[in-house]
Amino acid sequence: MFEVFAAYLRTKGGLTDEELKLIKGFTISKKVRKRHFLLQEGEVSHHNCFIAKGCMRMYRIGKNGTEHILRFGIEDWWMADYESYNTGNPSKNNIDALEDTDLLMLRKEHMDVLLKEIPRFQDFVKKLETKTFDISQDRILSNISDTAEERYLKFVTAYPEFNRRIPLHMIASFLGLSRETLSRIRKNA
Amino acid sequence: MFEVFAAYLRTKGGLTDEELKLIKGFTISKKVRKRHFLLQEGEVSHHNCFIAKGCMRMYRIGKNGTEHILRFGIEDWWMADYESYNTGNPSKNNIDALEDTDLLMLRKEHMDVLLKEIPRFQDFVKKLETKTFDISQDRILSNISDTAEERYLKFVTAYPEFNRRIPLHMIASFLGLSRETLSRIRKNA
DNA sequence: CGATTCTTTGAAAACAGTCAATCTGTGTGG
DNA sequence: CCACACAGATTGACTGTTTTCAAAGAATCG
Repeated sequence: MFEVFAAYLRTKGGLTDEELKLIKGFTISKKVRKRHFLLQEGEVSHHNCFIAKGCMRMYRIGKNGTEHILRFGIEDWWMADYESYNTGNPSKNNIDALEDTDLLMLRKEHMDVLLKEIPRFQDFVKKLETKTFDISQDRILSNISDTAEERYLKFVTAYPEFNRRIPLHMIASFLGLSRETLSRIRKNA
Repeated sequence: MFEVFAAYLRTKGGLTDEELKLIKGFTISKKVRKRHFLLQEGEVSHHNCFIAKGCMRMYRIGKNGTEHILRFGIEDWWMADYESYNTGNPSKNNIDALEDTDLLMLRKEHMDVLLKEIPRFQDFVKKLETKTFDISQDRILSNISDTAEERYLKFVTAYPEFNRRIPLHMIASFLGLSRETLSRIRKNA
């Protein structure tokens, strides 16, 4: 299973075989079956998880019990609760699998070592972080400035794969809409 | 003016006098008067700017000409368009001063040198970045899960100073509401 | 003081949420 | 293989919230 991760790091990050060998030494493989949890509220998010195959979501439970989805992840995406991961605080979120999922995980302590040892890896991760931040800024802008329909259309354009694989009611939750509203938007679009 | 910046870095970042001397060598002072721009759409955000005194906002112009405010900054906050700053792409946003503002700025190239040379500074900045990211995650969650009134109340609780110093119609823009709606929310709260 | 910016108010229209019922497809166990 | 349960999607009627438009009232600044 490591080979999927290696291919990704080679192609997207330009890492060498020596560097990959070093990373491999710390990498943990894990399978999470559909509807099973990778992380539950109250636990600490110790690992940064690369998704080799499958689909996950991170969500928070509101006071009336509603699920609010903060992010999705599919192949080639990373998944963790970065707030908990970086601070060591217990997570307020849950992460579970929407499909049977294969992960390659690195403990934060090991990740930190690798980042220090492999400048190329550090640069690559830094770029990912920057991009993740930009995306969240765009999402905020969309939330405060776009109509529900515009928000949905941007979502479909940016993430056609999510739209295909993820149930409507979860996309609605991600966009901050009721499923009924999203269902009607889809009909008129 | 550097002394305000130095005090901040000493207190919040634990930097030593030698380290401060190094930073001082790269620091540029700048004053931006009320209603004047620090950055305009199309320019590259080359500097990371520490606000020693005053108040600024970053906003984007929508297609119908509406201003959508992405962030505010006051004393002890940093201001830049980090998308442009990190990538070198022209900014899609504007930054202007809501009050006469004193800044201490570091060019990205110099900032990168300082981060490499001063591990304590790097750790400190890393923590700030983590926190900034967490805050934007919270804002997204609030946008997709809270009512307009809850969003406003969280804003007031988290940033009482903003609420005091910033005009209502700009807070409305930040929250994604019309000024009329926010005015009515304030009356009933 | 006059001009500009900011805030409030009312009324109508647009929008999204809720509730309840129904429909669809999928998969499981008898 | 069928019956049934279950997760997901849709629809209609109704309610509530937010926007829009228009006007006017404060506050601030030169």
